[in-house]
Amino acid sequence: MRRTRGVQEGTSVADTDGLSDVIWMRPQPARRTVQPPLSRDQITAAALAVADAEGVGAVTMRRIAQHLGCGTMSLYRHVRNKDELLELMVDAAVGEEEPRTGSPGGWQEDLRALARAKRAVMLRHPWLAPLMAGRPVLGPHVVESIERSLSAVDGLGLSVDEMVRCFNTLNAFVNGFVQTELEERKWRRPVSGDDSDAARDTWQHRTGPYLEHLVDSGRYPLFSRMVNEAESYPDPDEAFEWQLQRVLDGLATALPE
Amino acid sequence: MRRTRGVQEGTSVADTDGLSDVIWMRPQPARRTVQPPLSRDQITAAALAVADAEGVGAVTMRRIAQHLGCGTMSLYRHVRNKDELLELMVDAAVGEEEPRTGSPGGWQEDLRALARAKRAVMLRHPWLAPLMAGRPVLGPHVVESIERSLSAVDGLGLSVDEMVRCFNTLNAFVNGFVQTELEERKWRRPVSGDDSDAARDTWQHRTGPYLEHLVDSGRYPLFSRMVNEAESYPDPDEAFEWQLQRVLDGLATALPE
DNA sequence: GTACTCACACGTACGCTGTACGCACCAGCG
DNA sequence: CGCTGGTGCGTACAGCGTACGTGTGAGTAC
Repeated sequence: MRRTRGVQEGTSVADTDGLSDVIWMRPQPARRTVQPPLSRDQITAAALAVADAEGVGAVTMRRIAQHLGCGTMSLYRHVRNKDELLELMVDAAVGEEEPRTGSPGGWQEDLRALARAKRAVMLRHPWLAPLMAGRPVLGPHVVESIERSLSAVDGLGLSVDEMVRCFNTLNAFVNGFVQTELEERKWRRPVSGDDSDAARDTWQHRTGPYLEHLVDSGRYPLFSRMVNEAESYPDPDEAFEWQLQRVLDGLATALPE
Repeated sequence: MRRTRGVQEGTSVADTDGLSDVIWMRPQPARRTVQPPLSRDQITAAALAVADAEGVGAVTMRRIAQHLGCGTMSLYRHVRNKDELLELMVDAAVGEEEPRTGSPGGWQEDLRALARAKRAVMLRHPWLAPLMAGRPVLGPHVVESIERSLSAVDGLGLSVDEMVRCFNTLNAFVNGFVQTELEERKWRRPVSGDDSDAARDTWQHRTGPYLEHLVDSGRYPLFSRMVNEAESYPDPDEAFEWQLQRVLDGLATALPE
């Protein structure tokens, strides 16, 4: 995947014996061949691939350029700065949502499907939720997603403000839920390399004594019960569905039908 | 506030004429006087102050050390790394919550008070929500907060798992809501310096044409209505209360009484 | 064919970050 | 007095985002 964009070294004009490189004491400037021109989409795709494979911490202008086989600064022809690239990543990821709406179940089933789709994408790209937090993104895919959500509660006689509130409620819940879910997952599995040896040491074992200390202090009885009885971790899907249903129930109290 | 920790320059042994500094061509090593010893709490407080005053982006080991009047690397005696410091900041901020629970309104009023307290803290420290996202923090104050939330739904005959689910639902909503609220606030006001000139240019004016383009495309009718009719922005407090009530209603469908 | 122009790729360099390492110093103790 | 362990902190380094300027190739006008 690397160096596929055809930047090869040396051999410019009149280099018949390969000595010119040595004489000039430094590598020739890379031959400027006809590059398959860079595009914003390519860059975004590369950033997405790097983030998925090595975590969002590995998303570096240099790393992405290397992934594309181009110079670091070439990226800046197509992207204002790194922050814009991150926004593009968010929008691209949101574009992967595959909601199955329009079912005969009415607005509840539609909102449920949208929530599930959102969660699925955020779980597939664990970096998405943190990136969205505190970054107002309004890319086309995000707008499309908003439009879908709004249309799920359209035609119920609600004002736009009310529709937006419903959307915001559900949205806030899904974002918050998945964030917590990802946090929990992070200290169950260690980082991303899943060495079962290093896995143990990362959190459960490191935090174990501290947790025991908190429990033994007796000042947090309910927290302690939570820690002790949550030994066999509950199914996150089930938890999501239950909590999602509560939110939908809550919306139902303010919606007709 | 700077240089108060008493590290003064020069004047070590036998420096009667002030020339030794010049002769040695570089500043004397700072006099090692009896320092009021650094503590984790001091460091955390300094980091909090810097984050509040200049944004989380200004939270730098060097910047904090400067704020404390100590050397950068001194911090590492008390803090494993920057990430641990951020965790300490989160825990300290959560410790500022001032919930008024135990009111006669039952679990609904208690949960409402907890949610309001949480939101208040996150609004007071705009960096808190982003920092919490994707970072499992289990400091004493956080545990205390969890304990409070759990105790609000204690004694209703719920299993621990059910209690945790209720807590998680509310928590997810509050976190998600405040994050969106902060994002919106971010592109209404520009950054933090509130120059009314620069303020206009930052988002509303920069994104204006783009928004118009989206609206004019006609592909997002509901989104367009949202943009157009939300001219006079709604009261976020009111929105929070309404949405919070929906979530509480939803929980009520699964809780007795 | 030649000369000019322009878009774009990219090398270099700078200021900043987190932090590993090791030295300098001080309190307490023999 | 000498030793020792804890701690402050200066130096150094790798890596970051990115401003700036330079060089190349394609396209166009003549």
